[in-house]
Amino acid sequence: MKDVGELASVSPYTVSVVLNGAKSNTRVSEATRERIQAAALELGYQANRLARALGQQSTNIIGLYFGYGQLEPHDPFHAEVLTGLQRGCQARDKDLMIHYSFHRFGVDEIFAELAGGTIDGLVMLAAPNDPLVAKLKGSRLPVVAMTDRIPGIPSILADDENGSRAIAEHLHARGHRTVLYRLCPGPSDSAERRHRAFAERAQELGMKIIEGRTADWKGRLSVMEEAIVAARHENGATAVVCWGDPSAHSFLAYLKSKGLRAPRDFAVAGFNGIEAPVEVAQELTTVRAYWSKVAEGAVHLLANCLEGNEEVPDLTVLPVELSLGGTS
Amino acid sequence: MKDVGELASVSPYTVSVVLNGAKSNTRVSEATRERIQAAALELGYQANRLARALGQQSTNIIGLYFGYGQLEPHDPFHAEVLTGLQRGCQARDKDLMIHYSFHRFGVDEIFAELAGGTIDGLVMLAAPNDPLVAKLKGSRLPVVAMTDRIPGIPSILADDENGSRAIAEHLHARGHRTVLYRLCPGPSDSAERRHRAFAERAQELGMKIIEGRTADWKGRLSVMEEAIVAARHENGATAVVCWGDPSAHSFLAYLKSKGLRAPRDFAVAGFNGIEAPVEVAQELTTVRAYWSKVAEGAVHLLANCLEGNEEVPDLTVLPVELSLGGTS
DNA sequence: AATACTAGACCAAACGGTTGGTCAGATATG
DNA sequence: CATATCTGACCAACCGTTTGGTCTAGTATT
Repeated sequence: MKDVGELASVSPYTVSVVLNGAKSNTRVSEATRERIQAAALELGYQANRLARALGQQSTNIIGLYFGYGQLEPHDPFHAEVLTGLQRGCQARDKDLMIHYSFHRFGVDEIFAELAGGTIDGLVMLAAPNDPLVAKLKGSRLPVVAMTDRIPGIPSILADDENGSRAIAEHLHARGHRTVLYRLCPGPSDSAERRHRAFAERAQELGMKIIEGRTADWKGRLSVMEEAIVAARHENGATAVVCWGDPSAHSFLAYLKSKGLRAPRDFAVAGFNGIEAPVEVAQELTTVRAYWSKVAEGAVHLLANCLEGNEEVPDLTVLPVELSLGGTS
Repeated sequence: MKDVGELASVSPYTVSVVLNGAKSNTRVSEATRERIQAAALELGYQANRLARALGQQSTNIIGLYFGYGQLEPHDPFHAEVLTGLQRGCQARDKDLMIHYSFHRFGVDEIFAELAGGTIDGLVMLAAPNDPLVAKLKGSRLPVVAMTDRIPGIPSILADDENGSRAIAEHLHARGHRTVLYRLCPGPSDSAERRHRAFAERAQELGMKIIEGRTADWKGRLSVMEEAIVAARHENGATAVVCWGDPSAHSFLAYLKSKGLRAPRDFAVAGFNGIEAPVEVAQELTTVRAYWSKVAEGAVHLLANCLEGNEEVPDLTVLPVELSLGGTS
């Protein structure tokens, strides 16, 4: 920058003004401006983002913390979230940074990364009891949560409750009276809300629920679940509700392997509305939660926090939609 | 940091030495060290990574440029690459940064981001004619390429040629003499190498090739391809080779929709070895290219560049493996 | 006792920009 | 003509670290 200034015979300050651009309270003549731009071009000058960020105490970058250890990068949910974040960042003229250093570190190190000034704010996908939550609350870093509600942090969610109720009502209307509900294997605020709402509504409708828990996050069947399926003529289960689409797909695969079919032997419903891969034979009955919209909303929420000129609601809930596939 | 120094009554320099750690040529007494650490803890001090990076002219972060516009985040290839990069970074104690700002920008802006000092080096997935390549060559930023070979930049690839030859030989051994080769819709060094090697080997074996081009990057059938399939009894095609697994999966789906089956009506082969989703009915005959290994290798290559103590080969080729599924 | 080392700590100059306050000269106003 | 305003550019301080060179006092060597 100094060099550019010399070549154009102006001070580095003027260069800064020209190449930064937007400052309204400062003026530079057209001639000088052009001279500087020419010089910058000639020298192949590239502003140093680190220095700039240090100077203005802001990087214009939003970070993403992905606390769901069970989710791998090729999980479709992950991908939908990314897509939404991208759209949001584009709309608010922010950069998005995903810092895959986390695997190397413990909580303290992760926190150090996040609070180290590299990002202006954080979008958080994590369980409310994630150890990082407490540390972040004590810091000055603006944070918003999505998917799982985190008390004390502005959160944006899909309407899990309504989705679950819709499934319950749909199955009831189709005549199902006994349902296997497949719980997820670990803590998840979102999955719990789905479960609670389903159980409540199903009970109101006079349905009976048998609870099972999947063997893993991919939704494979546990021994207990296999037993329930095998004993379906005794226990009367005719429908299966899964905490998420992946587990529903796993269930469909299991049915197939046993020579069973949906909906003939079991009605199957999932939850997520993740776009299915093109090869999937059967379209799933599920609740579309539009995660990309949620993610996009999260960015807007965070941007509002950063600009500070708008009141940020503590809780935002986005609508979902029951989507009937061929499995129920 | 100044505050910490004051609280522990030492100079900021000493604080830096203590909290940075590794410097061997400097000594600090145990007592002082403890005093400083206590002070840092009390004040909840977090080092500013920006300032640190500015000071040591290195961020220890590796960037990823994903130039294949057609690939969405939930493409399994994308995911495999990420996994490999993570492993590599872990091994070399680097941080990985994926900067999703690119969509907002033109080439110049992307370049500014990359050359702006935020990253120490770049792993590049892009076609050789990507406009960014030229700019990066002119800069001081160390770059390695993967998947596609880029002249003038150290590249690490899967052995596309050998994979294609293996497919040709396999189909020939199974008695196929006329093959539909499905080309990808846009420029790709890797896909071209596959095609060239296949055509060469198939010709040597006396096979006939009919070429088609998929309608899009998801591998859907173009009108021309549909015509070829419809006329299979006239043109004699009994096997289909696809430039990648996604297109092969699409082809399988198309067959199914027409009431046809692999391998009864067509033998089908793909290329990639991307782990198939659990719901996929049929296991594909394909070439496993172990992209995560390639990505991991790319990081090692780049790290060697950065450390500068090792000669970095211009071209590295990793082995692939023919994997026979039920489709051929 | 004089000299040479060493451990422990420090100073000040980078690193590459941003920014509020300042200032000289030109133009407009009274 | 004196004064107020504006324009274009600049200076110097600052952002929060790192780092090479320096300095002091204590210890070891001769």
